[in-house]
Formats: sequence, C-alpha cells, structure tokens
Amino acid sequence: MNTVPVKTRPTLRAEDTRRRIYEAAMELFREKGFEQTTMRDIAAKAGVALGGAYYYFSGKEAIVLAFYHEMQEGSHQEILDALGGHKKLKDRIRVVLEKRFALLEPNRMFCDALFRHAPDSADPLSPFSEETRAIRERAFEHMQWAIEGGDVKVPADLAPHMPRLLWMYQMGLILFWLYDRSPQQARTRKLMDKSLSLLVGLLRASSLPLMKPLRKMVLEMVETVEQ
Amino acid sequence: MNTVPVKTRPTLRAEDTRRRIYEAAMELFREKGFEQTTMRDIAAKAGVALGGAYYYFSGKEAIVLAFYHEMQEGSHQEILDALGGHKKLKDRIRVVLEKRFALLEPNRMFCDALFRHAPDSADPLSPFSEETRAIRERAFEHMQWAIEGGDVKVPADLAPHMPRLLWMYQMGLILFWLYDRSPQQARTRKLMDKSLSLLVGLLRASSLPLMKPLRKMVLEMVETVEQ
DNA sequence: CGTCTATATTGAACACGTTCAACATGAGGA
DNA sequence: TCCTCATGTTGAACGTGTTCAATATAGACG
Repeated sequence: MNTVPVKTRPTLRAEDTRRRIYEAAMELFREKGFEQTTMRDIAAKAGVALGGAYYYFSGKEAIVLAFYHEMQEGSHQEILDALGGHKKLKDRIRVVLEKRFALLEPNRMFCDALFRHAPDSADPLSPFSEETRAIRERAFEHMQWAIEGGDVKVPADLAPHMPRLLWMYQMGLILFWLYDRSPQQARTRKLMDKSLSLLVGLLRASSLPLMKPLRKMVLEMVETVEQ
Repeated sequence: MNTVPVKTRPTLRAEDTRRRIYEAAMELFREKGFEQTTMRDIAAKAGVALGGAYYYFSGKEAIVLAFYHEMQEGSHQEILDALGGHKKLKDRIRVVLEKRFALLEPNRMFCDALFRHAPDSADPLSPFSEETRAIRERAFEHMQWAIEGGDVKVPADLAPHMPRLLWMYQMGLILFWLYDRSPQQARTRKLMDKSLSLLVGLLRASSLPLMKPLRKMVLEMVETVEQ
C-alpha cells in the first residue's frame, strides 16, 4: 500500500562507493591527466562496473566539478587565517593567489579540464556557469577579504566590481600557469609579481581626481561585460 | 621495374571530392554547429564513405582549420582596401575588427570550435599553435597596417609588441562575441566601442613623459608573457 | 521469518571520432 | 591490349563517453 515514503537511509555504504570512485578518479587524473583517463579505468580501479560510476557522477566532468568544489570549500578557512598577518594589499592578494596555487599544484595534470569550455557559461564545468556559481562566489568573497583589510582605498564606484575583477585576474593567472612549460612555472611566478605591482599601482592611482575620466571609461567597459 | 616515380597527376577529380567534403561540412557546421555535426553526416552529405573524409582531412577539427585559413587569406586584400579611407587610428583598428566579424558572422554557429582548446598551444587548432602560425602572423600584419597609417604615435619600446597585443585584443572580442547572447550581439558592439576608446586613449597617453614608469611595468609584463 | 521496495549495481548497447587493411580506378608504359 | 601501381575509396572495427533495462541488495514492515 502507499505508505509514507519511509525515511530512506541517509548515508549507507553508498557513500563509501562514491568515495572509492572519486579517489580512484583523482589518482588516475593526477597520473595521466583528464583526457587520458577512461571511465572504464576509473570504474575498474574503484572495483565497480562501468555503469556504477554514472550512478554517482553524472559524467566524467562531474568528478572534476566535485574536486573544484571541494578545493574551494577547503580553502575558505585557510585563506582567512593566512590573511591574518598582512596589511599591504599586494601581500593580501598574493596570499589568496598562493593558497589557490598550492591547492591546484598537485592536480596540475588535470586542471585543464576546468577550462575546457571555459567561456561557454552554458557548460556546467565553466567557471561562469550556474553550476559553479556557489564556488565562484566563495572566491569573490576571498578577494573581498583581501581588499577590505588592505592599505589601499578603492574608489566607491570601482569597489563593487573589484571582487569579480580580481577573480578574473586570478583565473587568467591560473590559465597561464596551466600551460606554462617553464621549469617550476617560473614565468607564472614572474608574471604574478609584475602584474600584482601594476594592479596595486593602478588601484592606488585610480583615486587621483585626475583619473576620474579614465576610471569612468573602465567602469563603462566593465559594466558592459558584466551586464 | 623501378622507373622514375611518374609525375603524379597534380590535381584530379580528387580536388573535387575534397571540395565536396569541405562544402558539406561547412553547410552542416553552419546549420547545427561543430559538436552536433557528425563525420558520418558530412561523409553522407558529400556522397563519400566515412573513411573518405579522413583521406582529405586529418580529422574533424582540420576542416575548421581549413576554414580558418581560408578566411584569413580571403580577408587580406579586403582589409588593405578598407583601410584606405581612414586616418584615425581608432577607425583603422575598427575597420580590421569589423572585417573580421563580417567574415565570421555567417559561421558563428561553429566558430567556438576555434577556441575549444585555445590556451593549449600544443593543440593544432589553438590560435597559439605552430599549425596556425601563418594565419596568426597574417593577422599581426593587419594590425601593423592599422597602426602604421594611423594618427597616433606609438612609443618605440611599445611598438614591436603592438601587433600581437592588438591581435590578442581582437581574439578576446571574438571570444566575447561568440557567447554573447544579446540580440544582434549588441553587447559586443558596445564593448568594442568602449574598449576602442580606452585603448586609443591609453595609447595616446602612453607617450607622455609622466607615463614612462607605468609603460615600463606594462612592458615587463608583456615580455614575461611573450617570452 | 518472509515479503516488499527504494537503493545500488551490472553489463550490454549506442553514437561518436578515428584507424586501417582491403579494394577500385585509371593513366602510363610494355 | 594488358599490366603496373600510385591515387582514391570503402566499410568494418576499435576505443571512447554515455544510457538504460535488468538484476541484486538490504533495510522496513507484517
């Protein structure tokens, strides 16, 4: 008979299976990269039939999405702590970037999957997609923290855009880093230094009355993109 | 006997088959987009067996590459002509951009294929790859023309980087345009206006002695990226 | 204990891009 | 005319991500 839908067991050994699949995938992704890793590989390593992987993850990309999510959540407290000792804006932004790179570094082999269809906000894995909104907004928050506690006064008209702009700056750096073939990704490090100086310098200058017209142009452009 | 390898017929009805495959692919790509179009579709429409398509094109992406190449070659003279009437740098860059968009517009449905693995210069279809070098350098040339005949004096240290920088600016606009869902891609048009003003304004200002330190920072950054 | 049913698991099947060994074609030379 | 063989052409087969109907499992309930 149609009884009340019994309280379905909330967590079961199912969570264990999910975990096994996730871990197997991570290991293989780190070893061979995203493209080179097969769903059959993952299922085999996890000791599950092929279809099993699809019971827990809607597809191969969804596993990477889970990683993306976990990484962002895991960084939240760490970043807050790491920001503690710094006053200079440049250092504060650097802290956020460094933390991000530290978390991505062991997974460099497969992070390119995150940018596969990056500009297409319809793609679930895109950094601009609805599916990644929560993750993205967490990252905005980190940049907001960096600015708020810093030693640079940001003009009021620019302020609301800064978290998103800094996030995009971060994404650009990550993209560069992913395909940076220099030893130890030294070029990325150099680019980070140079661009951070430039960024903070421009931000400082942006408060000068002389800069009003330029700031207005930049704002109009930013608003056109964000709209 | 091992005679001299007879002069192989240079062009044959083979060129016709190639053409048929290319045209069929273009039509289908325009209709359904790159992903949605099947190599089997293409072969069928061209009246060829599946394998036949691979005799003329190394893969699905190679067909798009052929289009990319053809588009760039076709624009060369047109752009040169169109630049004729303009003196203002802003107009000259706009002419180049407009021409590019005019050529891409009918193929908007599948141009995303060109950016599939854009940042990976190892991917043949990437705008940064060895395979697309010729195409890319043609595009640099167009930007060089725009600057040379314009009314803005570019500082000597910045000058050698301008063609590539303007090309990257163009690529960014195209990327934005591809995923611009506003009617008639009005946002892209607006972004083009705003960013062009900003760009030319900055370029003008960059000659001011006051700007020397800022220019130096930008240069260092650009050189880090290009290296 | 036995039955029921949502949950979990399986493996065959599909559509895709790509590869390849086999075969067809037709221009040049005997 | 017939042979040769580089050029074209074919379709079966492979490995891939993904789907799905069928089956197994195990906790809830009588």
